[in-house]
Amino acid sequence: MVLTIGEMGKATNTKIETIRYYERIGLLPRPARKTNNYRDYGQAELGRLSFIRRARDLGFSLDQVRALLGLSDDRSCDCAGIDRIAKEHLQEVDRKIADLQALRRELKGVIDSCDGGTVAQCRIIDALGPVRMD
Amino acid sequence: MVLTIGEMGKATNTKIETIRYYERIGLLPRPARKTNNYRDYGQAELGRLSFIRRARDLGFSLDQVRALLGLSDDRSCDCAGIDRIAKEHLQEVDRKIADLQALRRELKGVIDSCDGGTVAQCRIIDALGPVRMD
DNA sequence: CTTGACCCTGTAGTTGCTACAGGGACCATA
DNA sequence: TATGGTCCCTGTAGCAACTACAGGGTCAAG
Repeated sequence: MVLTIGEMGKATNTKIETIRYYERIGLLPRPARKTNNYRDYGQAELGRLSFIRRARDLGFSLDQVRALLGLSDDRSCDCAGIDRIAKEHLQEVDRKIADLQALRRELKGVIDSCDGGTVAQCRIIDALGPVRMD
Repeated sequence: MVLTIGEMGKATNTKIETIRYYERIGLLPRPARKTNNYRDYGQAELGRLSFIRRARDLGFSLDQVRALLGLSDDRSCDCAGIDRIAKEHLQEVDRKIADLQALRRELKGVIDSCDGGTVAQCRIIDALGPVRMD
């Protein structure tokens, strides 16, 4: 035995039911079974599950996660398609990084003004405010 | 009139139904109504909605968004509470930035190897792989 | 005065989990 | 060897966060 479903869950902070759900919808492969019918996972599945969970945590939908996993799974070297998908996701990733950095600045501001005991006007909403169209 | 619900939706890439949903659960205030009963929004609501949408896109739950908005709404200067919440979110934001930067590197790698036409092994999964516990 | 694009209030459906219910497997120990 | 605790199994039903649609009113343009 390498990994039980419970160990997978602990390692990736995922509920057992969620892992079975990912299997049902085809995001995780059906694992080998032990003689007692328990699921039997290896390091590859652990990596895949970790990727899914962290990508989900970053706000990607399951369909987007499927596409990202496809980049990894695809052995056909359909470079045009892969390139397009990767570039779309790269754009989105860059946007998210910028948003998070803006949010980070504002959180820092809140924390610093709290430390100083000042009644600073909180501008946290402005960090992720609407795009100005002058 | 300042903004209709449809204009709010376009400006923040949000479905009209979703805006009404946020109002129903109390994330957005009940806006003023015009004589014809149409919702009538101002810049403040637009900013708030933009914040909600972008925070959601970054993987924060509605409850977390509520807490972040609370940092902005709170005029009580309960600095201890605000400080704690802000610090928790700052930690999470930093983790997400790190994950996105790792994912970014791997996407760049995929794109570059596609450009070069090489059949590079795709390690995109490894970017968000499990935490090593040697 | 009608046609199309908006808005209104419902309610029901979808996605992505999450929580049981009901049952079997395994293992320590009394 | 029996009994308790902790795992695992397959369902199915519920919850969060939307999303779509039905049935209807508003309004500017032609």
